[in-house]
Amino acid sequence: MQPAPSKLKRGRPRSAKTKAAILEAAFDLFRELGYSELTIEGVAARAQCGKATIYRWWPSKGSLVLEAFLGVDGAALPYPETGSVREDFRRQMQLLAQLLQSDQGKLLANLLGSGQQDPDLIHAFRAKFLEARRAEAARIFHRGIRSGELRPGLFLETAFDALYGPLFFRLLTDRTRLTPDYVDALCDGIMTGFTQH
Amino acid sequence: MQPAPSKLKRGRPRSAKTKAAILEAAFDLFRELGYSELTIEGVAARAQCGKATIYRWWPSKGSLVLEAFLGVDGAALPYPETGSVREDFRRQMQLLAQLLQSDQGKLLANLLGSGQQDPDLIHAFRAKFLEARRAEAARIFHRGIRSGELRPGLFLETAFDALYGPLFFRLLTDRTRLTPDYVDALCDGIMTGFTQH
Amino acid sequence: MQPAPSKLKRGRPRSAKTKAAILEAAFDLFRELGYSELTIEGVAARAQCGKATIYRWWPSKGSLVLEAFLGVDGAALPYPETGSVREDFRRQMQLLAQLLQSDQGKLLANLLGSGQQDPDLIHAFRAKFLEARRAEAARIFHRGIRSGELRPGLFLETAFDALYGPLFFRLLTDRTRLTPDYVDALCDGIMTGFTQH
Amino acid sequence: MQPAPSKLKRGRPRSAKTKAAILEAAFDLFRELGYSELTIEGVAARAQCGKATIYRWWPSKGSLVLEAFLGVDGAALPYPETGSVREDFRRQMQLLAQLLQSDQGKLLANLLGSGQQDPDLIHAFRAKFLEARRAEAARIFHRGIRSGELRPGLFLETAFDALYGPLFFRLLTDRTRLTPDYVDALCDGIMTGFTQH
DNA sequence: AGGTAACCGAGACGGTACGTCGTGTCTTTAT
DNA sequence: ATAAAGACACGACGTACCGTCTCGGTTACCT
Repeated sequence: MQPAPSKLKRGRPRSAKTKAAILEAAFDLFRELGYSELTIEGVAARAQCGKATIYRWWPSKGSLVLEAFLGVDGAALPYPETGSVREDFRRQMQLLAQLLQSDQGKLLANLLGSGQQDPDLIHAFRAKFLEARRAEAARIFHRGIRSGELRPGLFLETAFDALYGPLFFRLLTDRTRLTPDYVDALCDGIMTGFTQH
Repeated sequence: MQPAPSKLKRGRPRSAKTKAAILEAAFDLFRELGYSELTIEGVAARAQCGKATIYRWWPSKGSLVLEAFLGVDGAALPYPETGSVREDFRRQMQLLAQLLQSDQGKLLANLLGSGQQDPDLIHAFRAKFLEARRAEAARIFHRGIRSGELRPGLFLETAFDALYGPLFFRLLTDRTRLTPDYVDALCDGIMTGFTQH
Repeated sequence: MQPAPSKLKRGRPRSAKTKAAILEAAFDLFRELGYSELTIEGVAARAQCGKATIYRWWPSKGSLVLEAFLGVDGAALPYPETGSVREDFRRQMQLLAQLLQSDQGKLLANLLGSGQQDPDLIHAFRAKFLEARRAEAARIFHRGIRSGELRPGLFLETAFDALYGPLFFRLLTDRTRLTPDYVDALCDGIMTGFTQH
Repeated sequence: MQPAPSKLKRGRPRSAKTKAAILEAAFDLFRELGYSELTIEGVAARAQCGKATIYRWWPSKGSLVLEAFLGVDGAALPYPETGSVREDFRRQMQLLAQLLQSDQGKLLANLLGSGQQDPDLIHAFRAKFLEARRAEAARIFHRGIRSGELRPGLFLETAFDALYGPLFFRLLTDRTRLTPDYVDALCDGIMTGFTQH
């Protein structure tokens, strides 16, 4: 009772070496030129492969660049555990702000911006990058609610956006002013609220 | 006592009709095609003008589209005054969310995204669009602080970002889910804060 | 009493079915598209075979198409025998003109034209097609000389060209005007000569 | 009562320098590589112009190459006048045979061959090259008929083909054997006719 | 009134990249 | 060994825009 092989593999198999060369070339060119200046032609030239090979495996420039980017930088930022959830978030936001101010931040901004013209790209960005961050944050939120440090009525979704939204907003509008002081003030403000009580 | 003309104007003056035709064509094509699919060639064809005329007056595609966009949509959203600053913000955020979900929101997202490749564009966006919003909000914040409704130690800058950031973040990553409920939850969360007190 | 194999044949023998499928596909595509639009890729697809199989057995596109063409159309035009050599040639030229005006004529023109870029092809065309015609004609010429109908000093080579040359010239430059009247006038003119005597 | 200018010339006029550079590059590459190996890409590169400039002015590779070829080699072969029309033709055919055996003959064969795939090309070849030859020959034929040297019932069209056809036939099938002896024998045979009289 | 300077439309120009197609070769599994 | 399948590097295709550059022609100011 063996299951029939789900797919008959015929023909020459895909070259792993070529795939790697393409992704590396795409990543390098993205870093050097930015998304809009990167061309398939250029990637093919640097990877020493034919253009058709790229078009065969990636439907769009966006999907190629995203895969190249996440393949290298998909690693999560590790949430620290200090005992205080408030402090955990503060530290996490500082780490994130640091990332966003680095060259990788510029790439992220580029990617997110380019996604506005490319539904595939923004969808992939959400699925592969943001969902991972959201899941990490959700664990901490739950811990904070269980420990009584956070309000029980808190909506995870809005809370996540309240933390990440301002950072990405700055990333896109004023990248240079994502300072540690700003991040501290932001966390404080959001945790405490704006109103008197 | 007329002021002397600051600059000697010789030659044929710029054609106001042509300028208007170009801006209108740019706006229409931006709406129809999005930023990246819009071409100078296309604008010139629709405006029935030469390409050189466009290049003479606008240094880049971004500056042209931004001028076309703000010339039509630069109008501010009027902050309501209900007595309660908290309520004022809630209503204002709802108005903004409504705007961002409309076609104009898509254009704004497009513009903000394109700015990631074009420093001129993002700078102009900040100066001409965001600063106006920031100034509007600042007035309300000050009113709330004076009235005692808001905490006196609040940083205007971070407070503004805490409100606008999540909305723009959503705009760029998940435009369809900018619902009124979401906005209410967001305002509540930010005004009250996340921690127990 | 099997004859001993003249050569040790190891491995899978060449598939006759595949060979036939390739030649048929080549002939059909040649007829449908002409020589230059015919591609090895297309032949392989229609014959349901791998491209390498074609490259293995035919050195060039020309050799493949010629084999496909002559395999189907190699049959000779039968010279009639009316008693008058002059009449024999007239009828023969009419038959040839009829052939050249048909679809096969187009293929011949195509083949002859393509040969200008492909020495192998033109050589094969001469050897497999023209030589057969030349031999047929030579028999009639000899008969005409023996019977006294033709001049004895006649050069076979030039005589053949004088008859076939104009027809092929027309084929290549003005295929539609290869009418029976033209052929009659041509034969008359050549047989009689242009000068007064 | 001046006639209105037939066409209003607007926009930048066509660059004569570029046109010349393209035709020269095309001619050189045609000579170096032959018709089928010549590419528009290559012509553009050698002429230091954009591909679009070529496509703007020539509808096909064939029309470009023909113009390049005839622009250089369109010059007629001067029919000599010896008093004897028969001798005139003999000399003319010798000149033509000489031309066809040269490099230019190869180009002509190439052009005529390529025309079998390209109706535009063959049409242009007929109109620009053959018609000129036909007109030249017609003058001599008429002279010969008037002088009584040629038969009065002679059809110009078939007579022309009877002379040129064999030469072009040889050109395409056996270029190397277009010897002076062959040409003499051909002229003799055609002038005298094949039959006894 | 005439000169002159900047404007304007049209559109040709040298380029770059697009996405597709076909080349001839190579690598796999299957016969 | 031969075959089908199909991936591969390569190169040309014909198109679309880029930003620049002539052209002929049009205002409006300044002698």
